[in-house]
Amino acid sequence: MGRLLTHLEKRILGAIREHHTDYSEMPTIRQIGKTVGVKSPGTVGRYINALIDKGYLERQPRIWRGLKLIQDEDVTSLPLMGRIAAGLPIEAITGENELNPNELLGGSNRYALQITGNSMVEAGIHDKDWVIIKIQDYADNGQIVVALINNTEATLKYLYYHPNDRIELRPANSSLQSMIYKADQILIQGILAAQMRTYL
Amino acid sequence: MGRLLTHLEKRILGAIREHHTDYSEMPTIRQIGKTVGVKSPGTVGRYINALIDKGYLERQPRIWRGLKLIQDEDVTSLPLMGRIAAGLPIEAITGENELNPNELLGGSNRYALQITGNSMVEAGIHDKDWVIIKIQDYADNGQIVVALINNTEATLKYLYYHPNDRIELRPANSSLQSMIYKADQILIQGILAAQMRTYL
DNA sequence: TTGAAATGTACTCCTTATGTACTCTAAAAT
DNA sequence: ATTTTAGAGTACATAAGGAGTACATTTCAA
Repeated sequence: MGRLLTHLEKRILGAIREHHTDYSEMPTIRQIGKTVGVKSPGTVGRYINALIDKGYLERQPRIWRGLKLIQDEDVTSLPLMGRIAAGLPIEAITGENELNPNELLGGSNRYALQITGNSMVEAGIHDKDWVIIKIQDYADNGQIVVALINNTEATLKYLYYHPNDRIELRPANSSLQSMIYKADQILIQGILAAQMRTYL
Repeated sequence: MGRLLTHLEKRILGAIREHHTDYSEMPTIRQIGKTVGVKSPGTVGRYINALIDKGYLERQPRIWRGLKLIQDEDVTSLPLMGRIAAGLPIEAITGENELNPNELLGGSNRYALQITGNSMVEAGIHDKDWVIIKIQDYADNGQIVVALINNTEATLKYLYYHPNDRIELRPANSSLQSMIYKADQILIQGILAAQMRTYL
């Protein structure tokens, strides 16, 4: 399982899954071809075979709509129930129905840090929270970045560019003050991609 | 691993990682060349070979988009770099060196909700944040719960027990007031297990 | 029950995209 | 002077994407 799929294989598998959830029955080969834009049933059949070989599908020979989805138990996704508000009922979310933390958090050029201190508390980033940092050496004005100061200190702050090659690192805590540096004192190590906190 | 990379090798590796996180598939050699500004596929291929030699990549011969980034075979876990604070260097974490979002967020009988409104903002739970709810019908004093009021309205609040079968649902927003209910008006649907927010 | 339409499946033939190995040039570093 | 890095360009085998046809079976309505 988990073998890699080509573009069309992914699209075909997606079309099958979508059809299955929408109509609670499997699509025919020609229906699949129509939704992915392939006119020849033979071509679709070839991709079905590839997906069967790779373990994503099973076939019930000769039965119409006889495909069976092998579901890789995706422990990594959570059912998405809806939105919740103060004093309002849960509103169902249409369209998506799953939240995949890995899509939001994961990626190969990312790493995690644990926050200590309260300098970003007014941005909702608290002591002991986790932050996911995307590695890159540039940032836009106003983004939250991991900045290395004078090659010695690393810190998580809002970044603002000022005239004359000045860079401001601004905390999100009204009891702390911004620091202004020369551009060559600051090295951007990454930008804030996500934040998370656990309670249990 | 860890051997020195040249400037272009770094850029190519970065481009591959970025493409992988953005599109959740590997780029083709010509796509890589386009993003780093190298016109010849052969040249890109030579750098790919160098990166493979130095242990940053693996190849599945002849397969399109068949490159593999090594060191993240477990896509679900993030490298854990350390702790970060205001004005202090990153402190290395000893012992653990990986953060697995699934262990923290996943698990059975959990689901996700998206927050609307600011009633819990002082607990660091902002509008549009995601929360992970663990399904259970009881809670301890002071926990944050999803409560169903009069079988009609669901809300996320601090829960406090009071004498005479009274239950307080307290927001984390000083401009809002607690509400007091009789115990039989409140049904606990779950407790807050985790919170997360994305920035990109 | 029966017959037409729909379907799965196996073929063949074709085009395009891609990985990869080459050669060649030139500037920079050692 | 030699090696390393950076780059262009070409060539070729093949993986991937696609069309079309044929035909035995399965469905399903008349």
